[in-house]
Amino acid sequence: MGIHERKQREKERRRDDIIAAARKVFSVKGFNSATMEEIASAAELSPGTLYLYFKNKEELHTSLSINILKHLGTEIKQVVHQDISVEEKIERFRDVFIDVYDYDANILINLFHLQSGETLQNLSDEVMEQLKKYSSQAHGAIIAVVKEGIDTGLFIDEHPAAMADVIWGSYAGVVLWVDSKRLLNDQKDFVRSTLRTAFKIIIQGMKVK
Amino acid sequence: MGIHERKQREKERRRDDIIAAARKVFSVKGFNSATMEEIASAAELSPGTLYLYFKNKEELHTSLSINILKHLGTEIKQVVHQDISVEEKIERFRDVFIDVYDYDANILINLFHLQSGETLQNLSDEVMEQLKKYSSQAHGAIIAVVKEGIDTGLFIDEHPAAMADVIWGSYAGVVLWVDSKRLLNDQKDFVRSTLRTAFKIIIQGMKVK
Amino acid sequence: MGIHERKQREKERRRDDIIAAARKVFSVKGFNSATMEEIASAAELSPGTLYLYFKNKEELHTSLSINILKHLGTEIKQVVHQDISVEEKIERFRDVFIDVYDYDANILINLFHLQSGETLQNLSDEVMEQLKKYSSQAHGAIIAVVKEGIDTGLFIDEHPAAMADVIWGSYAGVVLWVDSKRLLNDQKDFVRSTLRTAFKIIIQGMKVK
Amino acid sequence: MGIHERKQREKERRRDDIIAAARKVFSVKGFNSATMEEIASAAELSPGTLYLYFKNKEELHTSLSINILKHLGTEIKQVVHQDISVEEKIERFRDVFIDVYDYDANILINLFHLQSGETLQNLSDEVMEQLKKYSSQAHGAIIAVVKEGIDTGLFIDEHPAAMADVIWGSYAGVVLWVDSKRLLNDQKDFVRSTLRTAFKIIIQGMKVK
DNA sequence: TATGAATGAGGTTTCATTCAT
DNA sequence: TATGAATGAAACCTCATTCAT
Repeated sequence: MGIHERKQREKERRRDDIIAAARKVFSVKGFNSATMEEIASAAELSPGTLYLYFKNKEELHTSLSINILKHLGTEIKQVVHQDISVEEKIERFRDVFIDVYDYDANILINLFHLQSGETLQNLSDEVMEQLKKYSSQAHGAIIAVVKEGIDTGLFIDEHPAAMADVIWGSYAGVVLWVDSKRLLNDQKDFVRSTLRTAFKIIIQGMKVK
Repeated sequence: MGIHERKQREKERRRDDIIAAARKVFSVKGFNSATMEEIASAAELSPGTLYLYFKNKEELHTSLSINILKHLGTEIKQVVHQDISVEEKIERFRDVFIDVYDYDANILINLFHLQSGETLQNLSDEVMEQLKKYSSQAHGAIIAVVKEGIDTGLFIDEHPAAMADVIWGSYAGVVLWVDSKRLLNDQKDFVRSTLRTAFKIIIQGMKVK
Repeated sequence: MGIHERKQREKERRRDDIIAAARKVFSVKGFNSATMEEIASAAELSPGTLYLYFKNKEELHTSLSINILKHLGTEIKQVVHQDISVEEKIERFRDVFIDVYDYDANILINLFHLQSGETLQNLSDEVMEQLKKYSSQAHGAIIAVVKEGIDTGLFIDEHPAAMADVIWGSYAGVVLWVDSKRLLNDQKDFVRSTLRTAFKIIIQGMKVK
Repeated sequence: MGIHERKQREKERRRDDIIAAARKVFSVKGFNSATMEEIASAAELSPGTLYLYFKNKEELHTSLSINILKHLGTEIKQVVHQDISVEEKIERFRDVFIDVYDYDANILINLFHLQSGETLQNLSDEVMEQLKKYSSQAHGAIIAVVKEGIDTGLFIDEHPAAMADVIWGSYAGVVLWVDSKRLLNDQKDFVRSTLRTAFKIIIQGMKVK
């Protein structure tokens, strides 16, 4: 490993440290209430240093989502070629969403929030590209599994992309909805069981009778 | 109509004007980027006047969501006792979500965003109560229809509240997910058709085979 | 009494009501934290009405001080021609200060505060004149008694105005100082006894040995 | 001197610069009319910088008073153990008040104003503690001298704390009173001579005949 | 590369005052 | 004379970002 490469590694590691610190702070405070100083402090760095790794607060925040999206994509893609039934694959998708939710309960809302109005037009093209790339990778993997289901005669012959949207949207929406109710009603731990119910309903609903 | 009553009306109307103006601005800019001055300007009022009707920016913003939630609750409750099949009722729910989406594409994310982390603990108790009230009204109406489905032997015998969560979460999630993709891909108008797919799948999935 | 005169009376009474309400509010909140709306509310009037009786907040506030100063002047002047010893007269002055303090613990600081920097150059000439008039009336009465003391050989032959300043300043200063300590130390009721000590010392100190 | 220490120094110096600038502005405008922007401008800093050194306007203002109180306390304590007569010590106290008055004519009213109603309950505990500490130090020193006078048979056997209050209150009150008249009558420079008269009277009044 | 003090634009909010009724 | 809704100027304060070290 050359010295240049080592430096590159070092830099990536530092970047990840910052992202990890930012995730903690954003999670507790939300995007606007979190300050760069808090994040710097959590990363044991000074505010100025953050700007050596991220163009601005927005891009730091977006990096979180991209990181998660990347992770989500990776996990989802892994499922596609596993030697299990289509039904089980969709069950895995559900578990991936639960894992992500367990990892950070607020990350899904960030994913939605990301490009909705408030969030930026100021994202650099590079970041925007990544966003699209990972997003479509994850989506593509789900579509592939749905197609497999249709091809094997298990699923009804709807537009596969739409069905994938239903899976993704339902999973994410159920997580968010149950989670938001948790905060209102002080109930907990319904997310998992409700997602399981969602899975049952959706898998059943997609099947050819 | 007495003078007092007329003034009361007048005041309510003004409040609604502000809410309407705020909705436009928040929709375009998002909560944090929208300024009270912009909202005042959109309502053709001065900034100070907003504070005669709303305690602060936060409460103005929350009022939007409550308004929608109230509307959503009203529409959803109306469905319950209509003389149509359970299946059609759930179809109506889907349409209500589409209507809300058409009315304001960003409002659903506000509903989620509302009590998630960043959004406030500073909401006055009164506002908080309203939030809970309308939220549980809407949810309750969906549960009632699900129960009807179970009782008539149409639906599988799962926990009705969980099934209602799946409906609400899926509908909202699909809307948000497809909408967020719309912004990324500049595609449009898939929301409706995807929601229809979602309906088919979910209604089918809930049915006893 | 003519109708004009009656109206005049009525107006004065209303003015006094406002002053009374203002005194309560200013006392608790201080000049800047007190709002015209609070004062109006305390006077069971609307904000706009206050401006029919007072040019602005400043002048309303100043009117309080003038009222007190007028009262103080009246009380002090009454002492001058009473058929009691000089010593007793100065004792009466002390009691007048205590009465004023009992009536409103914050009024003395207002009297000092009145024309010090922050308080206005915007006072109307009329108000300014009154201020001077009542102030010098009160001061003049004290001077007269001091002079009487000097003339009768009781007091040392210092500049009478200076001695009167010492009396006034000491009385007021002791009240303020002890009162401000009361707030820091949560002690109470030392004002009276300390003022008595002050009296003893001052009267003794002014006497010819 | 290490680099850390140098930075510490630098920081203190900056703080003092701000306090000095604030004193000028507060002196002319009073607490409420003075704006943070003016103060920043006077200190040749930007508004935001002030908040790096002081939590808010209130605490900046209080720091002035504490600074003076500290100075007052130091000066007064120095007097206690000097090898001069009790009478001269009390004369020194008078001079200290005159010095403070010369340094900033408005500072004494701030000292009174400080904890009276309007001024804050929002002071941080630390600041509050300092206030109490320096205040009681100064007061304690005066008490010590009064006790010395009583013990040596020079002064009458009154409660020493009360006599100290009379000294402090009278000195401060005379300064304030004469100063406030100065503004009304455009006379000047009577403060000193009147305080001298006050001293004569008080010292004479405290003496055993 | 890292720092962190300083910046300063800009936002929310308050409130004395006005004026149409 | 009385009202009170509306005004809008102005203040405090925050915090993303910069830049000299």
